[in-house]
Amino acid sequence: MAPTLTSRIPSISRARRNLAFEVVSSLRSEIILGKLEPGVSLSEPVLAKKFGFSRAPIREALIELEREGLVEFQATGRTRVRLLVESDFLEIRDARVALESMGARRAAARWTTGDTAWIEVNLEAQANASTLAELSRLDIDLHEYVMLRGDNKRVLALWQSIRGQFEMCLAKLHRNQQSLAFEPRQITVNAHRRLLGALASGSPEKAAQTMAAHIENSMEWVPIYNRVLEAA
Amino acid sequence: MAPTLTSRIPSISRARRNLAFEVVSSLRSEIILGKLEPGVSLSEPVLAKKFGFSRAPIREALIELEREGLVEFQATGRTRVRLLVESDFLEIRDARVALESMGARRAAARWTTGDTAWIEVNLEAQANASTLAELSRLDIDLHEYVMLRGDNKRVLALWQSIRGQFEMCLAKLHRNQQSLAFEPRQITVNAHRRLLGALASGSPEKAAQTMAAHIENSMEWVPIYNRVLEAA
DNA sequence: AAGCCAAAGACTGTCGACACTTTTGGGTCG
DNA sequence: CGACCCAAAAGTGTCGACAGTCTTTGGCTT
Repeated sequence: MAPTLTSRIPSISRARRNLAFEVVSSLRSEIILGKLEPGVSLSEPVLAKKFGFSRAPIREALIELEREGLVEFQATGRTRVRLLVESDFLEIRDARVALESMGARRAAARWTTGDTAWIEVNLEAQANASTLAELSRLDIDLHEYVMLRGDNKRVLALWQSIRGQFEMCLAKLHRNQQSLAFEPRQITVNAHRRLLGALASGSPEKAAQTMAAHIENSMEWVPIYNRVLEAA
Repeated sequence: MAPTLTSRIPSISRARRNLAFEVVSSLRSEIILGKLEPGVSLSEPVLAKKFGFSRAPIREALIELEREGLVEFQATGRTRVRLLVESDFLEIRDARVALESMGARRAAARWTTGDTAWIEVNLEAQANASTLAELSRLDIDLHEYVMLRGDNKRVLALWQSIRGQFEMCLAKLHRNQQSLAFEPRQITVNAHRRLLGALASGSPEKAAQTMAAHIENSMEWVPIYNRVLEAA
């Protein structure tokens, strides 16, 4: 049984549970999963008809998605699904390193045996994951758990605001994964076990450095893989 | 002559130059400068009358200000100017450490003599600053310059999204600064000169660590000062 | 005089409409 | 056949309106 986290709560709707919240949730997952391909135009009237709402909540939702980096506003005002290229992956990687190192540093200072137990359950599920999608969901859950335990609402919110872009990148890679043969489960579990050791070591500095190295390692293949994609 | 930076461009309006942009700019500075006190209710109809616009651009502006942490949405849907307390300062400090360490790390890897010259001009202006407001504007300009030179749009955007909260904190402290007697100009300039040395040293790691230490030092007095304020 | 309830006022969430701008598609001309 | 131009279609930015809900005020009761 995989542990579950509190569901994602975009900051726009932390207090406002309006129709925009529903639109954001729906469009976000469609974009991440590639059902809406990069470059596709998102017109407000069309989306309004699709969801059965007026343009107002749609408009708010698009602003939130732009904030999350999943769509981009063009100079003309039109909105398109964003295309992430290699330089974007590298930017996202460094942003993650910055935020998650701090998250791990703070989490390590507050770490309990209960936290270790939570991670152990997650790693058990990772070891038994049957699909790449499931594995990466557990991976992200683990990282979010560390950020939550970091107990800094701002750092957490910043991380959540780029999380979608990272998920979009992961999902895109998974969709073309057939050609690459490697065993990600054991690699991922081993890396996370080292991370757990650092978090539970009582040394915030060690936890921060281990997290930074883990993210850099885990995203090291991205540029290589991206070049393969572009060549194809 | 103090060097100037490209003006602030909130991400909501990176492409959209609408009325909301104007409202955000105006309200942001009013909140930061304390003309709108924490806790004050911001009703859309009242603001619409004040600016002479309809509620639509006002509403977008409030969403952006919430994103920047300057206002907060309540459970009822009302919007109030946010009150920052000591725990907020500490959160902002750690968020800055995370983002600016990364910014400095990347900037150091790209540092040129032209960058050093830019900083020197800024420091000269800092040394001659006649008001605390001017000093802190130059301070923030310097930090933004490093973030710009870090050349990572995402890290920069994340930093800009919490910048307003930091400015709000600074301005509030300055307004009550009369009671504290110390010479901030020389302290600030000296600290930044050490930072410059690290940035120009060619060692990204050293730059990152120096930036982290600088931010922690420069915000060390915040909790103490805050307690003084609360006791008064 | 203090407390409580009801009515009035105010605010949010949402909607449809309109003007202006951009895009598109067809037709014309070189 | 391709480049160009113009009209129609579509989209954004903005506005005013309305229903439902929360807040405040004013009067009434104890």
